[in-house]
Amino acid sequence: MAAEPDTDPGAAPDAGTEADGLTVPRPAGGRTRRINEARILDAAEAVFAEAGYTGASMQAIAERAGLPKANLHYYFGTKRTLYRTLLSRILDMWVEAFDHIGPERDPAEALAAYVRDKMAWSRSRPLASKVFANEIVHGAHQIEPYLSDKLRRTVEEKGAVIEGWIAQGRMAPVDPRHLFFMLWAMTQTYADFDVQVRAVLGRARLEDDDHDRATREVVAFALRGCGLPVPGPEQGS
Amino acid sequence: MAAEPDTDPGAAPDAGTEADGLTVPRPAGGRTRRINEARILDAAEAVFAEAGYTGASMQAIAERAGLPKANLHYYFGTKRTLYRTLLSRILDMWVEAFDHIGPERDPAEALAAYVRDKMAWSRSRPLASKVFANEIVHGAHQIEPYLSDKLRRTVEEKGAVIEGWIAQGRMAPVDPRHLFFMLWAMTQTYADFDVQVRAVLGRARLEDDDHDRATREVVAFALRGCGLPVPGPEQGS
DNA sequence: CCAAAACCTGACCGATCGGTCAAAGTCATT
DNA sequence: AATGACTTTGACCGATCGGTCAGGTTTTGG
Repeated sequence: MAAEPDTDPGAAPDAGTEADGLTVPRPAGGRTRRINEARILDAAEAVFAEAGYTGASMQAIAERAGLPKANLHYYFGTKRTLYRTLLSRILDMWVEAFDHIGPERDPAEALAAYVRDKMAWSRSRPLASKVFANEIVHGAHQIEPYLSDKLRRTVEEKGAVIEGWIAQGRMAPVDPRHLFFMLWAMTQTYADFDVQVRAVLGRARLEDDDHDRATREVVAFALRGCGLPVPGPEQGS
Repeated sequence: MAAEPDTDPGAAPDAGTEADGLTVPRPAGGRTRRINEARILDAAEAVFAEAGYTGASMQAIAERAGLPKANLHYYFGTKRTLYRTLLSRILDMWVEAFDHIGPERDPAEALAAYVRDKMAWSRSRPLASKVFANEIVHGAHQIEPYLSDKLRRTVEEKGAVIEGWIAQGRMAPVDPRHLFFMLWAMTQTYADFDVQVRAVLGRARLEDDDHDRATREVVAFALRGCGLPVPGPEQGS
């Protein structure tokens, strides 16, 4: 159940960078292929989020995608390849939010934008967040190289920006790496642990109002936690 | 895969409260039973944490416990019952930390003690935390009644204490429920997402020093987030 | 010391899993 | 209309899953 040669049948060894250990070589593919792969990946995201890797069956994914099971194997070869392709798609979204952190920006504005972005992502793509969470909780066997290489470097780079702000006395001295751990945890919990959130709040579903409220609470808490001023709800500059 | 009659063979319907929908009726049992059940539960905690509910096989749990598979079924009947018993044991630990929150205490001291307690739990029982996380991420089907009843009430009760502190002007106005969501997320991430933490920090293992550092960061961040003073590292009253 | 209760376990069962494959169907290009 | 690449799919396979059970061994209480 761990490391395997990964012969990768079905999918032809054609294009695709193998830079990190994640991205899977993919044949060029025509129009039909692109459409069906997208349908399968969407279905896989839902089923993997609900049941985890081993709990998700190719049969269940196929039914959700409205295709016969053998069709999934035609496009992705193995369950593992399908899963890794999905993870790759999710990771691309995951790192986008980092763009808000730059040395030229105001710390409060940048961090607030980062938190709002991550909260919006938890709201719009909770299934993707759950797949990601599940992968890491169970050891991140598929994305560990990515975490140790790309993510580590990105956090170092963005962490240097934050340390710059601290050196300039513009925010409280917080270890940037632990700051990111906490921001990730606080924002993603509204996607990954949504059942718990809804149970405690007594809501069958979270409406937009509930989520806006949650976002305001997290932004305010995080800014104060960084020793930054919290902008009032309705008073300008 | 959802609701079933749950005939519960093997285990005799004897004692055990059915107050919430979780605790499983258990026969009185002798000395041997208590010892073996504990061994099985420990093994189950590790295997469920590593592989999730469906990914964990009774065979794997049995091997880890050093017992034949049929023995597990003798004591717990079904995989589901074993899992629910384990969850019940974990939930008991999960709520203990709430004891720190009381109206007679100082807000900063109480919240710091709460965070330290949860961080210590993440350190000492990461496997239990992962089982809990996995259960909630995948819909909390086994413990939803607990979340909506006992946990909801506890959060309301402890939230009232915090609202009291706010009304007295002793801390910033934070929605207590969201405060708990954030505290749970920040502290549990060091157990549930430990792979990510270690990858970003570049540590193969987290030593006590690393965890102490993390605890200080989280405590300071949380106190500031609540508008509370952060005690200096080594200067008394 | 002895019966009854508790405990133990190898062998087995039906169901479901991921994956394979050959044969048929579809499509654009010439 | 013919060709070749791409796509579709039902049927099938070995492995593993959770769970059962008969019959043995060990422990316990009087």
